Amino acid sequence: MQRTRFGDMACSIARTLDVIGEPWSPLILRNVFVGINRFDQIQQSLGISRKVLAERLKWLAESGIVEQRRYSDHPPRFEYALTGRGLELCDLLLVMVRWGDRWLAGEPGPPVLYRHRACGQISHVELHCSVCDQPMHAGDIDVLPGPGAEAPPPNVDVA
Amino acid sequence: MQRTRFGDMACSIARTLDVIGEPWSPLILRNVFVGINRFDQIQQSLGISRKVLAERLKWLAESGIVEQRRYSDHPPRFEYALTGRGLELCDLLLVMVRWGDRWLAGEPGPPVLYRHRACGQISHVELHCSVCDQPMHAGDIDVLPGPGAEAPPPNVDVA
DNA sequence: TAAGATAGTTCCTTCGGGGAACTCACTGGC
DNA sequence: GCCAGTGAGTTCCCCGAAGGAACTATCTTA
Repeated sequence: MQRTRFGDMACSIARTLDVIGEPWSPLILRNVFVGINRFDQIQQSLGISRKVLAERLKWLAESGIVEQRRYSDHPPRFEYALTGRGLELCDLLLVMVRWGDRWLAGEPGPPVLYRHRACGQISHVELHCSVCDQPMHAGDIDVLPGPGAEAPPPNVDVA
Repeated sequence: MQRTRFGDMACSIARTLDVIGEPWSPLILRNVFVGINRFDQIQQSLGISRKVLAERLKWLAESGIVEQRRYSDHPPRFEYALTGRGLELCDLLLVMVRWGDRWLAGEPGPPVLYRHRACGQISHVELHCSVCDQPMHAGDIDVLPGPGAEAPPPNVDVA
């Protein structure tokens, strides 16, 4: 966890970073997404310190990204599952994958492929405008102040 | 900078995190994107430590995300500009904004609005499939091993 | 000549990550 | 009954990275 908290800034990037900006968090999210969702599985898969993993899972649970589910009672055993907003956050991972595939995969090509269930094809994500449906990229936009500009940090309900 | 480097993992998420996963990096990118692109401007705007800012800018330049441009010769003065891949990386910021606006903006609403130049409307990004053009989200995909799976880390040319 | 702007660098302190060992609760095998 | 094994963490120590303030260097303007 970085020393300076970002959650109080009037910036949705900073607030999002406050939730998953710490080292390891996006990789933990990725693992839960693909079904590696128990403590020891995640730990071994990533090679992360158990201490840091415990901290991150706690924070992701408090932030409403994952939830702990008990799959055995008598030896109490847990697994982690994505919430709705957690699954939406995985969209962010798809965009990271796209950029990494394009610029960092090099000669061997992408390590992982994604098949879109709707069409059955191997593909990747593209960004479109929610209004006109045309492609929309960072270079195609103007930035304007919104209603929440300079507002005090909202009290977000996690549930 | 986190202690464990992610760049060697066979995972485009980890590799992307290696470039902009450190605390502050996405916010620095955001500032350069909106035109806050000189050292002192960025430092004051973010309240970041000058030491950390210098380290991050150096790393982002080495990674080919930004480039240092001299805008005055006699007192040597520099500003930072996005490269092509840097601008593409800003697409990631748009998705972070979308998620943060949706889940963390609360009552005051989004702090910043984005106008799509092509249609002139305030909008946000949506993810579509590059093949069939239909919406594509994390819940709509299957994950398959790709050609670069388990490959040694590629030697990426930064230029 | 002094003040101001720009772009860093250096130094010190403190906090967070890494890693290994330890705990605790239960289970299944002999 | 006893012992090893599993799952899910917790505790401990060390070291490196973040914060923050002060310092440097160069040139311009008053």
